[in-house]
Amino acid sequence: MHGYDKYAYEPFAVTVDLAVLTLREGALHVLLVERGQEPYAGRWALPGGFVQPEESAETAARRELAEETGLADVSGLHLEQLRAYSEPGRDPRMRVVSVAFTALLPDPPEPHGGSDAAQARWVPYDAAGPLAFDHDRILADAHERVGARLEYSCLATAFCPPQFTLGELQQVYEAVWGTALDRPNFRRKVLATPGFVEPVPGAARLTGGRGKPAALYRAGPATALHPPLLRPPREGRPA
Amino acid sequence: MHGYDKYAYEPFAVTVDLAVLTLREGALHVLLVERGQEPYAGRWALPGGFVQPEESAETAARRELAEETGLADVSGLHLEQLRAYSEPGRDPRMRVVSVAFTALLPDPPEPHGGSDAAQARWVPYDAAGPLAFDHDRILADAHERVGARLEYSCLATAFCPPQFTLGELQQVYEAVWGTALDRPNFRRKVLATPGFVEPVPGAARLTGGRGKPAALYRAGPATALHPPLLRPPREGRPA
DNA sequence: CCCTTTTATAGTCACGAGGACTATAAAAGG
DNA sequence: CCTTTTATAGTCCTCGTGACTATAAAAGGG
Repeated sequence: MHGYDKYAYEPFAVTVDLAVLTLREGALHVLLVERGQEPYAGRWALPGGFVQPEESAETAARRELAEETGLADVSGLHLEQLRAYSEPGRDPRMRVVSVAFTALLPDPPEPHGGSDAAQARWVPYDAAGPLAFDHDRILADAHERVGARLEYSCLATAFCPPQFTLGELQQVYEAVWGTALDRPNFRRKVLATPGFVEPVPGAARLTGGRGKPAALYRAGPATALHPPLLRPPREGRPA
Repeated sequence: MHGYDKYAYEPFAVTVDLAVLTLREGALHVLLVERGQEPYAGRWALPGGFVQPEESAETAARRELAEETGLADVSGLHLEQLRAYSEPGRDPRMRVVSVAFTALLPDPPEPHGGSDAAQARWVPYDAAGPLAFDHDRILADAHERVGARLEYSCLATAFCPPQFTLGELQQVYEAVWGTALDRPNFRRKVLATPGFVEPVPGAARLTGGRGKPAALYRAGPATALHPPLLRPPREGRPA
């Protein structure tokens, strides 16, 4: 009840953890760092760090993201708070409450070790083995959140470079959801949603390989998707 | 990067704040407490309190919920984490990170002052004036979250007593969304969703007033709503 | 240079969800 | 007994969308 003066309170350490997701060659990848010291020395973990005294968790997350990815401007990147993780014992050394964030990157730069010496790598989502601390759960929660938000928001463009083809946009959905989508239907749906994407007027084209060159689009002003683009329901759903 | 040993870290106080929502006479209400001391003395605030050393934020939230509402068993109540609020200066006295939760109650008991002397009251959502701290924002976020979750989950039954009529269930949607719904269509949709509600076999009925008595239902085993029950889109949406 | 392969784009068909609406049933009140 | 009120049943039509076919425009191979 905010009667601060009447209760003793325990000091906590507050950290941020980042589930930084991207697409590399059509597959979902996550940015991981290797721990150099105990506990969980040698294990992979989500990047993160302490919240400094005069910054918010969002600010700390963006600062850590810049440090870990070596990206110059992280100001335009999609960063969204997931939730806080506060189980006692989630860090064996001290009482740590962590605020987890999900970040979405288009073209993934090779991470360069960051401020501390531990190495950072892009790891395919499915190969992100047992992580340190409770980071497996955080990563799974982030994946689920992103998958859900793809349905109702225009956030898929955050995975794409400034100009992209509809095929690339579709790959985002397929990689995150793990399902194949019908191309003509996907195209119809995306183009029918006003403000989702808008064609680049310069009739530009992008050739990645053999077929007919695809038209280029950029993200539109819309943020929500009405009606939503629902992922195909899983088979064997309990009645 | 969890290099705890290499960084100095500031100790934070960690609290929970609760947006406890319920329906009273068809209107959305929120549980508020009156602050007895500075800062914001005399202002209303969301109930909450410090997280104790050996409990998680969820546990702390449930404990506070029991204390504030005087409810005996809060084990079955819907409690969901909203997010963490960590802006520096959100509490003028110290660095406080708060983990906010949303709780949904069916029959609202009159709150009895709780453990500390400050009074607690159910306040109509629209009349929840300027609150202390950043609680206006937390409350708005909670409202938005609940409104969104009504679309895709079966959570509306958490507002209802163990047995309820479809009219009462519809009132939940109308109160949270602030829109009127067509009764036959709502009924068709709810009954067509397997596992959302199931009829009470004792052909029971409930008479609140004049008309034909309504059949009683109870919550079913389903948790998700596929396809979702979308709220009517707002007028004047930007294209 | 033709023909196949590959990818993008256009279009068709049918079913189902749901918005708008009407009709009937079962209670209370005057 | 008739009106009012609320619950429930059913109808019509439109739109979104899954499944599918067809055409266009490139590269590659003989």
